[in-house]
Amino acid sequence: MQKSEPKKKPPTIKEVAAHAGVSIMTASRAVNGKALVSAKARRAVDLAVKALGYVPNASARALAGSADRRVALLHSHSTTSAYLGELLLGAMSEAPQRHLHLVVEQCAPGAFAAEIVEQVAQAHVAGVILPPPLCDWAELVEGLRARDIAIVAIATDQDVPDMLSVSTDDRHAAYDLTRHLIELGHKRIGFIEGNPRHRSSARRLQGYKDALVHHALDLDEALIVPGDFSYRSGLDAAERLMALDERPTAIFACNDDMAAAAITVAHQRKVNVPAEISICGFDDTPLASAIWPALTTIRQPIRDMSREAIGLLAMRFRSQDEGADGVIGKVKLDYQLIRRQSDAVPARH
Amino acid sequence: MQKSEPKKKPPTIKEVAAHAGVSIMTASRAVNGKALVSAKARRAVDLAVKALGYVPNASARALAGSADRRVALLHSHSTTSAYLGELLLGAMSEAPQRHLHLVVEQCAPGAFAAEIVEQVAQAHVAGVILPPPLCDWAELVEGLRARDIAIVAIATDQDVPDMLSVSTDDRHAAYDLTRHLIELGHKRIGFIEGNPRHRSSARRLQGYKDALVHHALDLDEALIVPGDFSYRSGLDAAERLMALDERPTAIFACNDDMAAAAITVAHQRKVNVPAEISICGFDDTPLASAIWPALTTIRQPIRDMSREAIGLLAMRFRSQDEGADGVIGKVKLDYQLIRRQSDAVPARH
DNA sequence: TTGAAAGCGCTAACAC
DNA sequence: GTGTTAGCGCTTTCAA
Repeated sequence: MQKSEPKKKPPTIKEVAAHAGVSIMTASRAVNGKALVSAKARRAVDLAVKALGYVPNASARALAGSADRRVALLHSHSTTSAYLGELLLGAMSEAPQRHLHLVVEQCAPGAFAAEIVEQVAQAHVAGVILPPPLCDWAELVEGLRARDIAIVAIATDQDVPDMLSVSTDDRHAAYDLTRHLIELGHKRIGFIEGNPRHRSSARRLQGYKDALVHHALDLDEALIVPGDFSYRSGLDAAERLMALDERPTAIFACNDDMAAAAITVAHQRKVNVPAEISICGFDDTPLASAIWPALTTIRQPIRDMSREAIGLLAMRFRSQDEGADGVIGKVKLDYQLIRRQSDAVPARH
Repeated sequence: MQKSEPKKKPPTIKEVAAHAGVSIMTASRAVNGKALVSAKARRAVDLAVKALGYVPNASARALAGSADRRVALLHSHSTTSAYLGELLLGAMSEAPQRHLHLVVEQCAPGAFAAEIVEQVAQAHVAGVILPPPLCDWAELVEGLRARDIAIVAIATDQDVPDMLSVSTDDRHAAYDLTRHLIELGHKRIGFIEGNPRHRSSARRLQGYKDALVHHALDLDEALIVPGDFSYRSGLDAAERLMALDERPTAIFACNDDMAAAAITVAHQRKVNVPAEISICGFDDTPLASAIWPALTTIRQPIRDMSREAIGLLAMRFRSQDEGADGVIGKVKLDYQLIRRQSDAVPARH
């Protein structure tokens, strides 16, 4: 309403303290939820904070307590923006609360691991979040470790000493999805593999195989065809599957893009999805719900994963500060089977 | 290599000054590229910076020169993560250089404009970046303005006083794409509209119409069908278009999702794309290159747009600080016509 | 052209 | 429990 005031600086802790009638230190302690503050003082400060709309100045806080550090979300050119966006959102929401400053670094395409390590080190980063496939790049991980930079890997099953990780159980998710199809009545289920460079690919295949075996179904190698996560590769893979003498009644593609490709192939061959063939994906990317029929798929809580990653880094730093070295942490988050319209009971023949 | 040292604090400007044999101030000035530093001193400092691997401490810098402010990237639930991811990447890369601190705020779904304004104000944000459709929400924009919060709208043509904006020329891009089809030989071009709440939708339609008129082609209203940017709506719209007595030889969908839907419909009807019908999209989302045939579409430089947005905010703040009020800025970025496999010369009949 | 001094807002140490 | 004293690393005065 009143536009006269040229600047209204945000309130400082000093003003909060004055407003609450306590010393600056008490205000600081109260704001940070530390112990050793009387209930009365705490209440007064809380009130003052509300009244003034006080928000701590992150820079000052960072500068004063040496507790703050920079952490980087490192990504390669191959990380899709949707995936990256989710990671960013999660990390950005968590970082300030953990007193961490988040920066984003992109690996130059074709760069050597050593160069990337150098770049990260130059940026005075204390920890990095490594989404796939970076987290499976041994030289990079090793280089970072040598520099004493904390690492948290997203969605890997690698067990590197000191490396933190956040993941979902890919194998188990694939197992569940396969079991879902088996319970629907499918007996011949095609599998389209992902890029062999991503270890998740192998884990998903393992889950698929386990489910088949546990349900006493044949494990026909002809039903397992290669792919590389791209739509294009899915097209070829689906063609191979559909051309089989005994066509599968369901296809489990290692990601949504390839599942979408399989649906396209089915359309072209006038095979109705899901009435004549069920097709499932993995990842629940926007594509999964964009196409028709919408894909039954597995959702991974990407945003939560990066949130957790920040949490792990914060914990690691805290334990380092306290001298307790080498606390390891691996957290597994729950996935979700999202059932949409691309799967059904197999047609009788 | 040597893991013995528990902590190696980054060098400070003090050390740089000492190394260069100058005072702290001279070092500071040199590092910041200010005038009034002798060439000799500057060289010495540069050397010291290189030698020590000095990187300015952002927190200290922000704290000292009160020049830093918080800016928020506001997004609604309807912003897709891919779009948001691109926006974030651009903004995050530019913000530190402009001495701005970026935060992300999500509008609670169904919240009133006043509530959102309140939320933003509480966060002591000096400026906001408003992607569509938020930038076209009059009450929100008005509320923010009343609070004296700088606004930069992404991809809008609204001309609100004081509001900064970064956009591409939607109308012109649509014109170009339509012209492209016309030059290929198409005379009956269907158009699938976008969500009427997004003003870009109307701008694209205008470009389509203009191109038709300028090339002396009939403007058949039956060829313009409604949609809302969703794949689902694209399915319906494409059905209507394909069911027309005189079927169009090309379809221009207002975004990629709907274009993908049109391709699916064409497949179902056994109409070959692009041999029998050309289908173009808009936005160049990942979907555009994920499907087959890959879409000919328009790419907007989203990452650059948010980078520019940050730049505009920084400029606005600077001019405010200098007392020069009301500097307006609207930047237009270039779009790109991405030609892939979904368009071709029309079949003769 | 350069430098010394004085903080920016906050929190670790210590006292009380 | 609370308050006091020092800084964190940097940039803004202002004086030399």
